[in-house]
Amino acid sequence: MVSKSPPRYDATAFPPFAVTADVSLFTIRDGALEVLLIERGGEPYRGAWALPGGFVRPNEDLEEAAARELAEETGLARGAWHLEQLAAYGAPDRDPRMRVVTVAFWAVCAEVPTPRGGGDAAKADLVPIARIESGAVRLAFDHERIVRDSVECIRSSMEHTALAAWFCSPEFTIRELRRVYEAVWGAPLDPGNFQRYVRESGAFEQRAAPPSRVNFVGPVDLNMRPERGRPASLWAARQTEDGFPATAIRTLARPRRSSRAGTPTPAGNR
Amino acid sequence: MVSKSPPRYDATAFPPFAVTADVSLFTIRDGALEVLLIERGGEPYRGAWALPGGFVRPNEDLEEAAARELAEETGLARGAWHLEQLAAYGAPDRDPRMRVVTVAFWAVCAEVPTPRGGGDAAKADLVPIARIESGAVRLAFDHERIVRDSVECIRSSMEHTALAAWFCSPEFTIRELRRVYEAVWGAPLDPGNFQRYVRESGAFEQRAAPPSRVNFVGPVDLNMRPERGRPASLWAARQTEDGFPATAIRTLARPRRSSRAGTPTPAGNR
DNA sequence: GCAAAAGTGTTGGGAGTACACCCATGA
DNA sequence: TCATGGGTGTACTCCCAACACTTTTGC
Repeated sequence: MVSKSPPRYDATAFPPFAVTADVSLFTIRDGALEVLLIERGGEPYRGAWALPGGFVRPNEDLEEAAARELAEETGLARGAWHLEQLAAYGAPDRDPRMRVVTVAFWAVCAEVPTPRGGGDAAKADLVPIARIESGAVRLAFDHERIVRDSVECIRSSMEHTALAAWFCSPEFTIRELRRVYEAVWGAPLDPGNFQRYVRESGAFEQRAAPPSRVNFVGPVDLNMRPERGRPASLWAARQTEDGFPATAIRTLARPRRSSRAGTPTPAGNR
Repeated sequence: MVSKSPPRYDATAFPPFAVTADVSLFTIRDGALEVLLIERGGEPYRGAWALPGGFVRPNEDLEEAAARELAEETGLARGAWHLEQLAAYGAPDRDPRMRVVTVAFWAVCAEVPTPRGGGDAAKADLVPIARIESGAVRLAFDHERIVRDSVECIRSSMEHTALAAWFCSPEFTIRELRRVYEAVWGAPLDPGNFQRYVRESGAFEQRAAPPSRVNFVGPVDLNMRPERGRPASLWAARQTEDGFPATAIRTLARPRRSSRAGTPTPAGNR
């Protein structure tokens, strides 16, 4: 259709922007939802916590840039996480140095290596969401807004997809999966009903039947073995054509206030 | 905390990007969901259809830029539409001229003036979504992808919010509102049940009771008056602190295949 | 009266919730 | 045998799809 090489923009005809890709990487430790943050070494906001991220390179797609930053910061291999775009943030004054448009991503990972002091001398750490939401930890730029938006996006996604499986090892018990929902939603779920949800949703498949001890040989599996009580069977997210998680056939509604052990439902029975 | 003026980036230290804000503006005409497109006058993709949009200005927020482009293109006043960000698109080769990151927005408007040949000689038109989804109309760049993503986002949003009201005049009949859902979801809804949904959802409020003919005096109201049959009462989206639409108290589930007049539900009763 | 659209009543089934109960295991 | 967690059964409630039916208008 076009026979000649396309015309190029006059570089003076448009205002140049810096574009960065920043990532909120979430994981669960000790039943709490945590996000990976970096302590800033330079101005502005020196000493404050910020999201990992950096400039998008000239020949890099946005998601590639986010994945690269994630790999650099955590040392994890590509594919160890689930990464999705959240939104673009581009208020004119959000970075006092210059005009920066940040494309924000959120990611979920089962196990993040304890952040090291690191090559670039920047301190990194996993920070519980509760400490950010309570205001105990202040973030640089508009990163608090970005983290809040990311958390809300994850909470919502877990209602419709099997995203929760990305917080777990490739194989997990139903108990583990339930702990993920409870940590992210901040509300306890009924173990019996949750059992049925996993079995009937169609988004997960059983890997090993209950009375098999052969699965518990690796060091990784120790935490999914209960100290006491009946051993659980192992499950995995059902594969789709492009990898898991699959969309849940049946969705799990987020409890409005607290579904159990607290106040009963307004129109409770019995 | 910071006493001195912040350091500035060395302009050679980051790759400069062009950032644009493009908008998919949707409306409903003759029961069909349509999107506003511009015919490109220059290379590349000369003569192809593209989304309205343009460069973000140095002191402009992303959403401001999108609103400005929308106002310039349609001639409508700010506030005549509902505008939300969709996502950022930034594949390295999406524009052959240079590296462009596009922040895509979608907008919904009750009535778009018939696009004129226009000041910049660019032809604009409202194109039915069906003609894009069927491949009858080809779009420039990755704009087909953007439009598809926007449509899916709108379909989904209408399940949880009162967004549908933005497709209607400030006051509308329940029939009108139902036509919106039917057009966007492509499936008929039961009029009786939909009636209840609007009345009980809490997202809408009644403005005029049924047997009042005084409301039908303006020329605008002719289309909400049925030619035959009992006249309907007028409704409006309930105001929130920052304007409507409010989040629907009760959500309206999107029909899986077709809820009525076609195949009955697999587990249908009676 | 008749057709058409607004609006209400009714009903059966499905889904979710609360909770009782049985099963399997380690100490 | 006891405590603990895995997993199943069950009853009750609420929501909703389907559709019958009444009301109000124009012709």
